[in-house]
Amino acid sequence: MSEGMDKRALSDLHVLVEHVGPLRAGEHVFREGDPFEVIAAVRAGTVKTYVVDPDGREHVLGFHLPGEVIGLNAIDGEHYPCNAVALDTVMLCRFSFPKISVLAAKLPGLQKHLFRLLSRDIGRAVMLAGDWTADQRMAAFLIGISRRLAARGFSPLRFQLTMARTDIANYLRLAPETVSRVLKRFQEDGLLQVDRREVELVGMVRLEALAGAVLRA
Amino acid sequence: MSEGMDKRALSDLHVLVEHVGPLRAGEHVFREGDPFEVIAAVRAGTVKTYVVDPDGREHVLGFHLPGEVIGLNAIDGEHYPCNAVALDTVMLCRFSFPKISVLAAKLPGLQKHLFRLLSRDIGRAVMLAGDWTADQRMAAFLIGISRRLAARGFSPLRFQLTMARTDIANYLRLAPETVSRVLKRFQEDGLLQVDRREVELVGMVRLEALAGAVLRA
DNA sequence: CGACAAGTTGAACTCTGTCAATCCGGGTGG
DNA sequence: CCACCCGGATTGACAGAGTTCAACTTGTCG
Repeated sequence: MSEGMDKRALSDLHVLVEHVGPLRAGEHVFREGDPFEVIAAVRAGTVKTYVVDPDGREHVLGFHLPGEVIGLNAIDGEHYPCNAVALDTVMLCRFSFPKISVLAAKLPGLQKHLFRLLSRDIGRAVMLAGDWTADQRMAAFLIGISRRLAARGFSPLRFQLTMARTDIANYLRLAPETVSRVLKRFQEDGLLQVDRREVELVGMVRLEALAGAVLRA
Repeated sequence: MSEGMDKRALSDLHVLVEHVGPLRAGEHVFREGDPFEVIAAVRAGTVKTYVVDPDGREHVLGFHLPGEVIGLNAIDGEHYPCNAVALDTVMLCRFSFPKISVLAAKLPGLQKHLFRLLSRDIGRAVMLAGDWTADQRMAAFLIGISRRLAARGFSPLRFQLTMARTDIANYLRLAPETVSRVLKRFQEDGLLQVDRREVELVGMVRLEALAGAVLRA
């Protein structure tokens, strides 16, 4: 495959991008059951994905930071398998999926990249599977966000928790009260400073030690 | 695609099957890191798959009964990602994976079947992800085995637990003591009879009610 | 018979969830 | 400008499920 072909394919890609936003907190990007047409990359803000089970309980699947892609888990179906909602002011790029997939067939690099994005989501599910303590879960959660922000050029030490405590609790499978208490204790132990939704990680070494087993699994 | 082609492909399949066994309890089918060459179908006995984490702790991934396939989760790599060991006397069929995958390209039915086998394993992981009680986990575990045995023509009501209590506990993320106590209580409550590794499910209705939420998830 | 591994039992303890009360900040409306 | 609300967050008291540790039993196999 020639260099030139890659370049032409990439310019094709550029054409089929649609910029969307800003979305306000609470607005949905897509809802469960919507026909699967596009995948979207978050450019700014945070998107929460979740499902509602038969008993009406919400289950948070994940949080998507700038630079991350949502909608990929619809890849094997005709409909989105979950809801995606903006947690704050969100900017998106939407990619027509049919066009992307045609392109992926021509561009092995893109294909590989899509698979990597998929497997990343799966890997994140591992954290929830293990029987980790509340401390380990919270530490892994914070370190995860920190690293993802760092990868996009944001400060890995000081950032906003854009999601509600109840969302964090739901995602980590803890009670909201436990989230509160763990954060408080982390602060008392000098692992971090927290004020409302603003956090500053102070004891990265100890935090990573706590999260270590979770992240390695 | 013609009928004739399917038939020829199936006869190809027959040629590349290699019967293996019997393996004794404790003998490995493959080990983590071994080059991925074959997938295997269990013909008789039980195979346990597991990994050993950096701290030396064993994690049981699953139990594979007659009629079930092992090695599929190596599909995206060059090496097996886990160990597989016989729990009792085991008979296997081994399939060369390179040959299988060539064949799968020709046979859409086979391709689809492989995907279904894969997604079944993923679905099973769901049970471990949720924060279910020990009772729910145990009930779901027993019902799961019962159904899988039934699908292969074995008795769904009376069967052997071929794995040790510690393996069950490890798999369900419980302490071995808890497994003992739950089984004892299930017996006292008339849900089952258990003697050593022999179980008889008596209260299927109530067992399924317990497992319901887990199995539906 | 004796030794060893697997399993069971009991008791204490720990973690986390639940419930209820309270706090806090941001809007709103008077 | 201030009093009032309201939802999210925090805090405390408590209970329950499950783990841990240690002792004990049982079965198996040499």
